[in-house]
Amino acid sequence: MPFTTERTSPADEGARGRFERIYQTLRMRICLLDYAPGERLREEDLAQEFGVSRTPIRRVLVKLEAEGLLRSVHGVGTIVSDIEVEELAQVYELRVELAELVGKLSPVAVDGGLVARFREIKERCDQMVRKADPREFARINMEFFHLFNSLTTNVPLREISERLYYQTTRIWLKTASRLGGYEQLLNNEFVIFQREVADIAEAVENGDLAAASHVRRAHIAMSFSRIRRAAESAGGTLLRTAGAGSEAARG
Amino acid sequence: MPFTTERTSPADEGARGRFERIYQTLRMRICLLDYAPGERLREEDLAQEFGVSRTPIRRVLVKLEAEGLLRSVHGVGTIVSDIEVEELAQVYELRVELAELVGKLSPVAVDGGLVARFREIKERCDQMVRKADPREFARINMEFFHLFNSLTTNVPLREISERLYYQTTRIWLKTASRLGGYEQLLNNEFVIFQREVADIAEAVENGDLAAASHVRRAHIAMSFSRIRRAAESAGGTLLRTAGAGSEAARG
DNA sequence: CCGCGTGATGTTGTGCACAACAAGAGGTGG
DNA sequence: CCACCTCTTGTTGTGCACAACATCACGCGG
Repeated sequence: MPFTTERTSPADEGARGRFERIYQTLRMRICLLDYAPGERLREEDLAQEFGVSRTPIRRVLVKLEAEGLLRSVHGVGTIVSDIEVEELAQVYELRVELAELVGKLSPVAVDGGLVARFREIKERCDQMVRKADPREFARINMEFFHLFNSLTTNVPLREISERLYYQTTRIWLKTASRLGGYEQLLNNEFVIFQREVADIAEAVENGDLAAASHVRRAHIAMSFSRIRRAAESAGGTLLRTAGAGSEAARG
Repeated sequence: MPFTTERTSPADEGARGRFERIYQTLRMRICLLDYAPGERLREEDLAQEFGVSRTPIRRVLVKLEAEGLLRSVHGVGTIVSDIEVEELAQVYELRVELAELVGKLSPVAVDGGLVARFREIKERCDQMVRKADPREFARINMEFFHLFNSLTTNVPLREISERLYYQTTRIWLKTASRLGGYEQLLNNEFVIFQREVADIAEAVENGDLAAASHVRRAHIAMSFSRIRRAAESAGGTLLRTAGAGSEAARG
């Protein structure tokens, strides 16, 4: 995790550090479906959990809202954003292009450390496939994304790719998990991701970042194709409704 | 009437409308150099001007900070972001690619209304050249950007292009205005922009959005080339220091 | 004359109480 | 029995006082 590099001890963190910590934590929770799309967050609860008042919490929520992950409505609550399949298609359409740009715009010089990091994540990916834990899968997927993103030195491109990643990955995870009852689709995603990591790692070892970005581009496009197909086969309501299933199961 | 779809009438605007109004106002001021890069803003002054307390102002500032236009430092102030020429190069590098994507990703269907809007802005552009008012130039440039951006229906692409535009256009304007003492560079930008609008308007009339985006791409790239050249000829300090220009021109 | 600690001053960050607002429960008249 | 109105409840938005922090001027000692 490139984010949790807490050089400052938990005790003497200033206002800036506290803000960053809460922000990263909430974003991770949204991305890992700890907060499901459509779920309502209460500022008071968050304030109590992090040991602060509502004021700094609101700061974080405003930023997350600016990134499209939340939506605050006066008198109602703060709601985790859901996303329609048409809108998701647009985001993926753009992500595909940005992935290719990572290999074209200001690519980094490949050194031993970079290759080692790709090999290391490939190893962990191979081990992870046996466990088949969705949460761990999501975490490695995120880590791999950041590693791939570091192949360009173009800061705006990195920031925008990251923002779009966080907008979409939770929807992808939700779709895969929802159909995980068969455990076939999710396992399928595991294997495909394993291949993607292996291919890109090899391309990076060869110093061919353009090839790496093309592989990445293709996988992102195919990933959304699978999502769309799964959504359509589920009757199209998959990506819209959030938690009506468990409510109906109450008895 | 549970609906709150009020047209944001000036009198009874709700909390949401007030937030949006202040946000747009401040962003426009930053973009039009009413607040110069490096300038320090005081929350108390803004609160007094808009007739509210510091709290809603801070909401707006947090959002503007998330977009990279501001930077708040505890105990110091909120400072309008400046940008180094290397960083500016990265943003332009990305803007160039995104401009081309506007013509490729989900292009809109060209109808009479769209053509009319391009013609109308071309007319106003031709009239504006005679006056040579930098502020009016910046405003039409912004308007034309939004019009060009509306050529795609891809919402994330529009949002990101807009964000990058607001990050860079003020620096471009600053560079052109700073060298406006000769009044040649600024006038040059006027004429070039006029040609760009004419070319793109014609491409749109022909329904060839790909051509329009290629023209746009070329002009964005050339625009940055001119900025870089101007910055280098000014000794490289142009884009970094705020008020040293007049001192350097002395003697 | 210079380096340095120390307090004054101004700014953003935080906590808390209250206002504005939306949604649902419950009563009431038809 | 139903439609509608009102009140209650819970949430986000706002205002204000104070704390945390950075900067700079001033004075002191060397």
